[in-house]
Amino acid sequence: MNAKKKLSSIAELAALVGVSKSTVSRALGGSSLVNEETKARILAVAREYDFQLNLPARYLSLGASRTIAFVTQACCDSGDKPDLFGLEIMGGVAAGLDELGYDMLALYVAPEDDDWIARYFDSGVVAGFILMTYENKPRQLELLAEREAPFITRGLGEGRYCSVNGDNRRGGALAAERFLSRGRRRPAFIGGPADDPEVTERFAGYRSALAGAGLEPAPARVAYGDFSEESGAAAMAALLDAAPELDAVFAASDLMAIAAMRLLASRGKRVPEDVAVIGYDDLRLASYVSPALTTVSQSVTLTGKLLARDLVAYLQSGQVTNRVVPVELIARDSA
Amino acid sequence: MNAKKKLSSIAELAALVGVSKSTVSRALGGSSLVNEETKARILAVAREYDFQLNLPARYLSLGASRTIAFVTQACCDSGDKPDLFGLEIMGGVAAGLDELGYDMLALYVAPEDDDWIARYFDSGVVAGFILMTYENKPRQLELLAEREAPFITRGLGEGRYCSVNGDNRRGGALAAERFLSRGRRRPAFIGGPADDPEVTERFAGYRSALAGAGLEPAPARVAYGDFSEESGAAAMAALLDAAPELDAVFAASDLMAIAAMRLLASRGKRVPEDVAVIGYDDLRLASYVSPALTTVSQSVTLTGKLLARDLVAYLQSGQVTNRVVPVELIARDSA
DNA sequence: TTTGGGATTGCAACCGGTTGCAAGACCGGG
DNA sequence: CCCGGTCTTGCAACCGGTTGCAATCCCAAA
Repeated sequence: MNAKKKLSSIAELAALVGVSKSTVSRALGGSSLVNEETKARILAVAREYDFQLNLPARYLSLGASRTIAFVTQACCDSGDKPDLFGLEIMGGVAAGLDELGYDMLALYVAPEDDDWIARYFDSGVVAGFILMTYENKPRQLELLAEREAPFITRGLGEGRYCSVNGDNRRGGALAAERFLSRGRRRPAFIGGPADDPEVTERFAGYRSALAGAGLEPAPARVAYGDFSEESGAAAMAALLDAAPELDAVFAASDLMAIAAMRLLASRGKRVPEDVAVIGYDDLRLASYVSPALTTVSQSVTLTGKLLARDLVAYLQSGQVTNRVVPVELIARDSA
Repeated sequence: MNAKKKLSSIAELAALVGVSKSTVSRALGGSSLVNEETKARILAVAREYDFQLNLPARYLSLGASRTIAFVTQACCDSGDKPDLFGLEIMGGVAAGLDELGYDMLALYVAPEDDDWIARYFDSGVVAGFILMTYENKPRQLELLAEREAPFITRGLGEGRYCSVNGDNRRGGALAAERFLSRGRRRPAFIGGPADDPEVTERFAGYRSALAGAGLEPAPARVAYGDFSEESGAAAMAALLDAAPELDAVFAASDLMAIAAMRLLASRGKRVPEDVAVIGYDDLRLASYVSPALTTVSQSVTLTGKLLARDLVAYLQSGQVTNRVVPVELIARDSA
C-alpha cells in the first residue's frame, strides 16, 4: 500500500504535484502566499507519501537549528555518580522541548572542558543551551555570555540571564516549620558551599522561620558541605561533635541528608526519634531509603518544562526571564 | 587578544590563507590531497581563529549526520517514573559516542508513537538509533527494520540486528550460587514477563545452577511480574501465600526486589535472616535501600559504551554484532 | 628537448531547503 | 479599453560545506 517510493526532496514532491519548489516550501511552512486550494493539494500528497523535509538543509538555509543542548556533568569513567538531579530534570526538559518542536541534544561535559560552546554553538548544531553543571558553573556562564550564546540555567539568574529557580527561601522555611511543629528546638543545618546563593537563600528562609518562633540557629549547629554524600557525612560528624544536643538536621541536598542519616545511625542515634532529618531535592532515591526521607521537593518535571519554554521564548523574543517555581514539603518518615 | 572577528565559513578562512575552499575543506578533513605545508598553514589559521565548520551544511553535503538518537520511554506527564536503568546507561552511551565524534540526541517517545522513526531518520537529523524502550519494543524493532534504519538495542538481537546484552544466563546462575553458598535450599524466583527472552535466560541459569546442587525450583516458588515495583510486591505476596516455606527470593529487577523486601517486612519476615533477596540491574538505588540490596550488576557504563561503538561500527561497515557483556554479583546485605 | 606522470590546487556542480523579486492572471474603477 | 492593485506562482540566488574533474607545475626519464 504505502510502498510508494520515498520522496527525498521538496523538488520531487513539487514535480509530483506539478508546482515549483518554492510553492511547496511555502505550503509546508504554512505561508499565506499560497492559494488555499493548492496548499491543500500539496499537503495531501505530502501526507500520502509521508514526506519529511531534510532538516540539515533547512537549518543551513535558515541559519539556525531547532536543537537545544542539555548540558550536564560528565560522570567520568568508572561507575561514577551521575548527577541524579540533573537527569531527573532532563525528562521534563525533553517533554517541554518536544511540545515546542525542538529536539534535545544531551551533552555530558567534563568540568575542565571549555570548548563545547564553540563546538556546538559556532558549528550551528544547537540553537541554545540548558546549563545544569555544578562545578565551574560561574565560569561556564561567563563563557556563554561572552559568546552571546543563548542559554538558561537552573538556579540564580540575577536578571542578567535566563533562569528557573526553586523558591529556596520558602524551602528553608518549610523545613524549619516542620521541625518546629514536631517540637524540635535545637535544629542544625548542613549547607552546600557557603557561597552558593541557593544555599544562603535556603539558610535565610530557615533562619527567619526559626526566628518567628523565637529560636536562633546556634553557629555550632551550622556546617557546610558540597552537596555530596561524603561531605554530608563529614559535616554531620562535625556537628555531632560540636553540638551533641542537636535534635534535628536540615541538609541542603538529599544525598547529604542520606549520608547524615547513616552517620547518625552509626553513632547510635535514631531517626527521627532522636534526630529528625530533612533533605532537599526529592530525588527518586528519597522515598527508598529508610526511614523514608522527608524532603523539600522542587518539582522536577515542572522545572524542566519551564527551562524549555523560557529558553525558547528567549530565543524568539530575547526576553530574559527569572522564574521561581514553588517548592513543597514532602512529609515522609525521617522528620 | 582573541577578539578577531569570527570566521563563519570555509570561504572566509580560504580567503584569509589565500587558497581555495576546496583546499581548506580537504585540509580540515585530513585528506592526503593537500601539500603538508599548506595543510599546516591552514590548520594554524583555523586554530588561531578557532574556526568551526558548519555542521548542518556538512551533513547536507554528506547526506548523513553524526548524531545518534537514544530512544527511551517518555515518562508521561506527572512525577512519573523515568526509566532509571535507561538513564544510567545513557551516560555510558554519551561517553562512547563522544569518543567516536558522534552526538547524542535524547528522544523520549510515547509507547503508542510510531512516527518518530520517520521524523528523525527520514529527515536526516540522526544517523541511527539506540533503542531502550520496553513497551512495544518488538513492534518498534520491526518498524525500524522495515525502514532500514540503522539501530542497536539492549537485549536480544538474535543475529538479525545489532544488540548488546548482559549475560543473563550467568546472572541467574550467580544468584542461585549465592543462595546455595548461604545455605538457602528453598529459593523463589520473580521474573519479568514470562515471555521475555531475557527473563527466560535468567531463569534458565538460575535453575541449572540449582540443579547442580540437586535442587529444583518448585513451581510454587516461581512468579512473574513486569519489572515494576507494584508487580514485584504482588508477586511476592502471591509467593508467600503459595510457598510460605521459601527462604530466598531472586527478582529479575532491582525495583521488584525492593518491593519484595518491603512486602516481606510488612509480613514480619526479616531480610536476610528469614528470606535472602537478590535483585538485578544494580541501579544506583540498590545501595541505598536497607538492607542494601545484593544484586547482579550489568555494568551500565560498559554496556553504554558498547552500544555506542557497535552501532557506529554497524553504520560504517554494516557489521551486525550481538555482544554479550559479563555480569557480576554485587554482594551487599540482603543476601 | 620532449614526454609522461605524480603531486597540488582550483573550478564548478551539487546537497535540499528558503526567500527576494519579477512576472502573469485576474479584478474593479475610471 | 486602459490602468493600478491584489493574488499566486516561479526563477534563481544563497546558505556552507564536499568532491569529480580539469589544470598547472615540477621533475625525471627518454
